[in-house]
Amino acid sequence: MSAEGRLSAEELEDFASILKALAHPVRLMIVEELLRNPRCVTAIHEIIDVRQPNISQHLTVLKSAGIVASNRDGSYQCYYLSRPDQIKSILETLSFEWPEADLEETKKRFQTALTERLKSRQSTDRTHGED
Amino acid sequence: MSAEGRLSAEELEDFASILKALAHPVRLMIVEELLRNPRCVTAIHEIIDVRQPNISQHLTVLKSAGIVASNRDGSYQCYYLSRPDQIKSILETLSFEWPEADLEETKKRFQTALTERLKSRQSTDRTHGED
DNA sequence: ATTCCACATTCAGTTATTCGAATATTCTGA
DNA sequence: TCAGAATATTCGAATAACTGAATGTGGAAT
Repeated sequence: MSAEGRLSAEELEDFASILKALAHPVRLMIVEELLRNPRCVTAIHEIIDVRQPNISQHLTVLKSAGIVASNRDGSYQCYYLSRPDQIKSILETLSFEWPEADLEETKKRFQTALTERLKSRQSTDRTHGED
Repeated sequence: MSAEGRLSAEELEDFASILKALAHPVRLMIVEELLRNPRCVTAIHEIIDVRQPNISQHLTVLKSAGIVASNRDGSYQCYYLSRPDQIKSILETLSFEWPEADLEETKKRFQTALTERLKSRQSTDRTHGED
């Protein structure tokens, strides 16, 4: 849970499909909106300025990745996030820095670490060869 | 930073491209590996069992999304995560549940919330109309 | 210089995404 | 039952992503 053992093939596929479903500006907008409130398609449509069938298509993508779910509410189809906390966490994480900030520092830190490892245990735990 | 104002168009594009870059099983494996240690291409290649040019291609994708960076170390090209903490956080978040667990509960919770909102302020903050 | 090793790039074929347009489907209220 | 609103589906064209094969580049060591 912090040491992180290798992910299984299934997990990799799973994670990838979740990430892929999120990886679209319009779908991110939808998700962001659903984070505030469950919404029906028309409401989303009005907020987002993309044609309704397209919204539906994006919702389908999100739904089959398990990111959203929906239930009928009268003649409306109400969409909501299946796991709002996780989505929120991902968006918050993304919101941090990213833009080439102190990349230089990170670089130096790794460079140093690498050099030291190479010096101390040349062929034991090479960053280069097989482990 | 917790209330989350609307994301700008740029942010949406940015986030989407980061997510898209992560959204591939092989790239996730690479990232997972880099989370442990900086690695050169050959080392990754040996761990991951995908042809070397393909590894390079995936690394290029990750690099242009700003997820990894690299620096030369002798004749090796050493790759490392630009923002390991963020990547780690995303992977950990994904590791939680996802599999159709208590989706029913979430559904009911939202259903209730929705119904109440509809009852109390019919056209003020409709889930359906424009806000 | 030449050779070897690490890595990157290019090309081409295949498959997947994306989106508009048109068309269905489903529910509601008269 | 019919009209109309809400939502979904299907189709086709454009674009993008993915991968293997072949090849290119550049540093290191002899």
